[in-house]
Amino acid sequence: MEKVDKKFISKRIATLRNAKGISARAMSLDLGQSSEYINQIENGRSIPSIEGLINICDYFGITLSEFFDTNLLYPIQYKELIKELNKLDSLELQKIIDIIKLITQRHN
Amino acid sequence: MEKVDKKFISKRIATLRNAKGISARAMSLDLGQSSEYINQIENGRSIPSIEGLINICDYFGITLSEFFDTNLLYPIQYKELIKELNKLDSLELQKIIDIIKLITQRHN
DNA sequence: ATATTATACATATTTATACTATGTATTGCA
DNA sequence: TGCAATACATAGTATAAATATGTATAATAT
Repeated sequence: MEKVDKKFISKRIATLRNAKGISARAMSLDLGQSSEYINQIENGRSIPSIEGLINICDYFGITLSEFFDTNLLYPIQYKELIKELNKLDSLELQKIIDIIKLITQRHN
Repeated sequence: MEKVDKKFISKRIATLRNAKGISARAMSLDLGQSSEYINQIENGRSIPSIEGLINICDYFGITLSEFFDTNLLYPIQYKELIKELNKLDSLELQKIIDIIKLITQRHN
């Protein structure tokens, strides 16, 4: 997993903006910020605050998790399953994992 | 899309710390910060900087993407689980999902 | 050739807040 | 009783988030 640093953040935002096909000036107007600050961020001379990054992610229609997700963490089809698993406490979850391990043993 | 706000960040960190079974004081010493500041963050009176949050995520052994992923409340266990699930064929996977749904029914 | 548009960077300033320090209060526990 | 842990209030400092301005350059377009 790639380490998230200043460079990652700046490149990610520049990529998102270019993909949207919008100028830094237009983006800055939409966000109510100076275009120079957008420039500073995209060139790694400033790091936005978390609240600032939330606004930026909202602007691009992605979550913070997606912003920082370099790889695909888990297959999309497991999302509903994970939603169910969130209802379990950690002890129950561990039992589920143990059950599945019993099933998958023969697959090795 | 769930909104990530100050409250999410504070609760997430408190949950991670409690899961690790460590005091705010001990955590603050490990991170080289004041315990009062940890308290402020966990009670929503302060928001860490992105660099500060990177340190916190490193401390708990998770990525920023995992930190903000509302579907992954127990990232470590889920990673293990998904690794096992990938060994199953679709029929077996469906049976597992049915079992989990039976268990989670009473949680509603 | 020259406006215009977009990016880039330097420098300087303002403003906000991340983070610390200290004191007090409460709870649970040995 | 005393300690360990959390919680909050207040006040302060130091850092950096964010702005402002000016200059430079390259790419279009006029």
